Amino acid sequence: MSSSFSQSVVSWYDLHGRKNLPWQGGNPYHVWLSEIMLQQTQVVKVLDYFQRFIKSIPNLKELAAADEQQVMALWSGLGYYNRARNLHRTAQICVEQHQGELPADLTALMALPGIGRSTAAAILSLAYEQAEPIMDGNVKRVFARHFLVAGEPNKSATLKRFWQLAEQHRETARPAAYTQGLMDLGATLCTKHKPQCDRCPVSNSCQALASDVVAAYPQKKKPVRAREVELHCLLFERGGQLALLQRTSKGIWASMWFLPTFDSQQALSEVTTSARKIFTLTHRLTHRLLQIHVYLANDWEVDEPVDWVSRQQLVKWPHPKALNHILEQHDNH
DNA sequence: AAATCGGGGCT
DNA sequence: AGCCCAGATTT
Repeated sequence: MSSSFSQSVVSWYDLHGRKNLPWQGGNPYHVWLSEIMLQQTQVVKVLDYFQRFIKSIPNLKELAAADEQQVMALWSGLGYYNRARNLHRTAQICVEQHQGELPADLTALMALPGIGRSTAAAILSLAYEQAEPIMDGNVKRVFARHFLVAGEPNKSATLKRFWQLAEQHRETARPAAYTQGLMDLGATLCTKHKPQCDRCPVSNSCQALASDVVAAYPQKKKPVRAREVELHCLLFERGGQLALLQRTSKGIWASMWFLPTFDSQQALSEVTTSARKIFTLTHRLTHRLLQIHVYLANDWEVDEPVDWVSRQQLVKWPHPKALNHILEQHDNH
């Protein structure tokens, strides 16, 4: 039984929702890939990456068989690189355990790496028309206002309340239209700034609007101080080619190619005697403020596998944006 | 329950 | 300079 809230959202979606996003159409592979790319990443940013990805790797079985480096390269610049590794692993698990398909089951989906409850529900509702509720930033904002949910959105108590409300307002008749409509509502009308309540299909039952406190919901999360980290990087070129090392599978820039990096200048001095600092640049990540000290050297005692890469080849070596920034800075010197 | 994982676009 | 974004995972 669907609620009147959900039915109003569906009716609004039919008139005003987004229907031309490239991952719409119910293809489970497309839905899944887009959901992973869209985790903490804006739609406009994802559009190009999505098109490039499905053009290069058009289905789940080809993804399972693809080279991890190719997958990582297609992800270069999107951030949160563990998403790409998990995507690849999940494709392989689906081939081994689920007949090459994404399972149409909440528990089975959530058991796959990189798929939590919300992404699993998005796949189930958008691709398989199952009435599973999602819970992303848009939905949290709509719910916080409409149902007057206080507390910081990502606190466990607040999250629990959001999910409870979501379960109470499932849409059984048209799950895909409801899921998409709820997100579209948050993205186009129930926006953070200047929400257009006069056009909202559920404004008559919105508790925040009734109390004229829409702007105060959802509650702001307290800002977290980014910790400062110093990195000492070696810019080592030989015959027009740059030395790159692959980073570990954990931590910042997981599995990406980057300059040889050391925790201290002393550690750097143990592999080269000629290192000379040429500049320092700051690079901001969400929870880190990186001070990247860049050095040039004539000698280098290498004890790890190095790839020598020309500037033209660099696009094929999955690397974070920070590497581009360093090279631009170097060119300007 | 809190910390950890990027990067960009907006104000 | 914050703030936020179609969150998941680890500690």
